[in-house]
Amino acid sequence: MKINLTRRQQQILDYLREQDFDSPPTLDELCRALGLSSRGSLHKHISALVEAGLVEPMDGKHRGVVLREAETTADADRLPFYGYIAAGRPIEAIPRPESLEVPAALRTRRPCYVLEVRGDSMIEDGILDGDWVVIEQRDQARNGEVVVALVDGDEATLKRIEQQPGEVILHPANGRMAPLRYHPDQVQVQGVLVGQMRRYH
Amino acid sequence: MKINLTRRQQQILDYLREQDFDSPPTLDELCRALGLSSRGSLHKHISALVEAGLVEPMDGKHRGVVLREAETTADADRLPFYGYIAAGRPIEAIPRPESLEVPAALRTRRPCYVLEVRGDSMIEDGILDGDWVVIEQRDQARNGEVVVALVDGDEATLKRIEQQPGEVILHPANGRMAPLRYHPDQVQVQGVLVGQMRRYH
DNA sequence: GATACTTGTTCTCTGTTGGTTCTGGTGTAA
DNA sequence: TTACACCAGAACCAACAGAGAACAAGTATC
Repeated sequence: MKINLTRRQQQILDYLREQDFDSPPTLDELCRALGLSSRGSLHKHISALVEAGLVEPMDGKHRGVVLREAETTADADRLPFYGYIAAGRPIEAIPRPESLEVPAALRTRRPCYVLEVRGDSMIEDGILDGDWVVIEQRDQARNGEVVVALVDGDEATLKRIEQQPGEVILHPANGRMAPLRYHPDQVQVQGVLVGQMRRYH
Repeated sequence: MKINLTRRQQQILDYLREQDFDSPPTLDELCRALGLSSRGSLHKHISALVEAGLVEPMDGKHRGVVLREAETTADADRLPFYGYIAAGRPIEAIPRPESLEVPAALRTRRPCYVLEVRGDSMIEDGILDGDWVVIEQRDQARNGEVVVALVDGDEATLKRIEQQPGEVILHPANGRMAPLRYHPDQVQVQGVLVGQMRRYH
């Protein structure tokens, strides 16, 4: 996503990935396992991994617990949660993905992720503010599909797409909003809507 | 709901799970089994587990009894699917419930089930034909909640409820449909909407 | 019914563990 | 040189864990 890890950081991350902990290890345990003798040193590496969003932060919480991978690719029923989809913010800017349980029926076999909807632009398609949408990662879409589109490289939005020769039209599903017309070079498809969830409590 | 258990808490929980109690153990018994010598210490851990919803609380009730797993939420990620919710058919008539995977975030701790929506009567609330709705089984509702209501004993419908002295009003979310007014005796609440899911593929 | 015994609950006190922040040192590459 | 990755160790402090005492309410016993 961002930031390149140093050799040692990568090494520690690899160790955490391949290990199968019954309970999350403490810094001391990791030190022993990695042949270090200073918690402080290790802590700096862990902090870097937290910064990179690869390890859960343990703010003060002294949970006898240290790190847990926030990498969610493996788990079948959880998908990374990349934050909000709204005007003015590219998705890739979201720092550390959390994860969200998603039933198999709402996703596809290809890589997917979850966004939380902000705004009312798709309200007539039954997508409301606060809904979670499941997005299949894809850079091509068929006409009529609802897509996550990156406009001019810095504004991500959820709209129904219509691709015509020489222009791309993004249709909101809200009578008070007009379709947006762009040159094909301005619009980059980042994913296609495949599922949606909402909670009422 | 997540909540991180400390090591000791996890350890105690594991012990409770693997043990097969004929009668629920007392704090003293657990202390001996776990090598503690203070009920007070153990009690603090148990309280944490109760807080996390993993153990049944024993509020004051001095039943010579302590804890029992309320393993409800943990892996109950599938809910019974009772069929369609549409006019003209009471829910209890559905013969054989299948089951559907539902993420924990879309359900509650109390018994829930899933229905598939038929019709457009709640379209302005973002509930479309074909959506799955997660219903918490309940026979009472607060005004403003969306409920599964059985009218005259033979017609189940999904509507927003308004209960006034002497009458019950079921509000559709569709400008082309009018609210339905009934005598309280005619309407029986069968559940309350707590979650919703949709697939686009 | 009065008694003693259980059992859950709350409290204080004490010690340990573990995350965090320092300071300083070494080796390496630009 | 400067910059950076890496490590050691010390110190700090809050979270954690346990012991023990005391209390209240249920249960058993006579």
